[in-house]
Amino acid sequence: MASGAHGVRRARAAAENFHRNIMSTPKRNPNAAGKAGSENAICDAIRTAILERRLAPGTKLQEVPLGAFFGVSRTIVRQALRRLAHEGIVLLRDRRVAVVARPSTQEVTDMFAARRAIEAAVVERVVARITREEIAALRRLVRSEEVAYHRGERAQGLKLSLAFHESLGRLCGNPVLVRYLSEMVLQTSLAVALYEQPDRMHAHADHLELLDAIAAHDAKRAVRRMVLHLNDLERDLHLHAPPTAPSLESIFGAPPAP
Amino acid sequence: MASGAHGVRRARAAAENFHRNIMSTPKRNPNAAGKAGSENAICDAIRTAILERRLAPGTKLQEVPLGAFFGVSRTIVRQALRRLAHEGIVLLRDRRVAVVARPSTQEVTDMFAARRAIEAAVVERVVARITREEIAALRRLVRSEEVAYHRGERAQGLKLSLAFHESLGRLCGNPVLVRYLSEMVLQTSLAVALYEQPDRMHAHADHLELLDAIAAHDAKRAVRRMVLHLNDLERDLHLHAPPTAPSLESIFGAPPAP
DNA sequence: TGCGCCAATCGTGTATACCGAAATGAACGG
DNA sequence: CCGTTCATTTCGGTATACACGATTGGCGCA
Repeated sequence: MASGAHGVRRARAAAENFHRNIMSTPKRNPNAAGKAGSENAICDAIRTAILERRLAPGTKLQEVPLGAFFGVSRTIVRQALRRLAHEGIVLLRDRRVAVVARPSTQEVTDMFAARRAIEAAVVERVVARITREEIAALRRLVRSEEVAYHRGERAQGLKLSLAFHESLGRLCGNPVLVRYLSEMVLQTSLAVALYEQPDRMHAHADHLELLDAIAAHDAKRAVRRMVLHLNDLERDLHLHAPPTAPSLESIFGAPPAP
Repeated sequence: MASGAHGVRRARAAAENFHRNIMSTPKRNPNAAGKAGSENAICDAIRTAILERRLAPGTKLQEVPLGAFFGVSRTIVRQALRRLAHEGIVLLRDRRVAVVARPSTQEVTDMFAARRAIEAAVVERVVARITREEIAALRRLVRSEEVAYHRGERAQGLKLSLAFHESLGRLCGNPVLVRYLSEMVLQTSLAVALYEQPDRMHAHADHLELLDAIAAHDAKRAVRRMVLHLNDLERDLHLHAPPTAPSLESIFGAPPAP
């Protein structure tokens, strides 16, 4: 009995831990959702936590603590983790704890190649069907992205940058492409989290040029801009050799003098 | 007790049913796999059953009978069904039995559009990296496809046709594109099952022309061939108005005179 | 006879129990 | 003092139990 109570207490503690990592910024009280759709809630929470860089690649995602935090059993958590694994942002090793995916340089390269293909198709369709109002909305989006970057709000800027790509996806009018694009954007942000250079924030400039090409209904140029933009993104990562190391000092900074 | 035994007997009967539908042609004795990887076994079985047209769109996929057949519990079946649902070939309605997906005409249209984008990218990369031996292998594949069609073995021809596209995917060397392409090929075959015209089998001709363009390392022409090929495939479906009806007479033929 | 209501049944959603593997920590030996 | 090994404990894999909604068949009423 004592051991059982102890187990519960530990689960609670781990739950608090997740509280800091996952559910801080969005709305509170996750278990208010109760039962229905709690799997979606977990998926969304983890996805946005990854997007907003609160969940780093390699972070362990244990079923019991997650379940304790969200007020559901392991069953639901397990389903959520499997879904995320299929989306490529969670790694499910056999008999071992699930972790946030840590894509290899090869996978990142392949990812970007696929993204170029998809986004080129998306842009092409967007150019053909976009309206003035939608162009204006996109321009506003890029503008606020620029503002965020100039204010030094890197996280917000990154978020808006991803929102730009997602918006383009939605404007192409093809749900299939949207789904694939969303998955790839998420995985790309994992790659950025793993391999990014310290300061690099000229995405909004690329976005503006791309948007100009779209506004001019110049499909060729828009596609070229998009491909170049993604090339830049990929080139600005340092895809060298952090293959397995969790980069311990990247977490705690330089080790203290002994 | 009697009711329990009865339930078991019914499950067995349903399992026999699935036996006919799913596991007839490939290797026998599915539960010989025992435990490990049985989820993959179920997924593969359902996937190939769909590819080979033994599982029609709309077919009910009940957890208990499937589990009884494969010798696992509902848990595993459930995981498999969820995976297949994510791949878009199984429809999971809330609180209701899962069924083989039955894509709407709109979904099929979007699907083909996405496939054109992906396969165009695939072909482009294949042209850049394919070797003579690989070209020869593809040629052999198309040849046997042609043979199958001329012999009237429609199922075999269709299978080889899909194998052709899958092979192209693998030759492009990008696992991400391969995964997406595989999913789309599967979904496309669902669309074909739903909307195909009685006799239409000139795919191998398209494939030969495409292969010629690839062998000539003419990327532009190869991509154009591929897009045209997919356009033909899509145009040859009758995407008219079988939106919800299970097309009762398409199963039993014309209704008998009363 | 036809239509709608009710009950028995079926099938899924979720939680939990049990098992075995993996990680952890301690004790032992070099 | 460090490395190895064994026991404990944790944690994921699977099966099962329980509950609720959906479906279906029968029954009664019009």
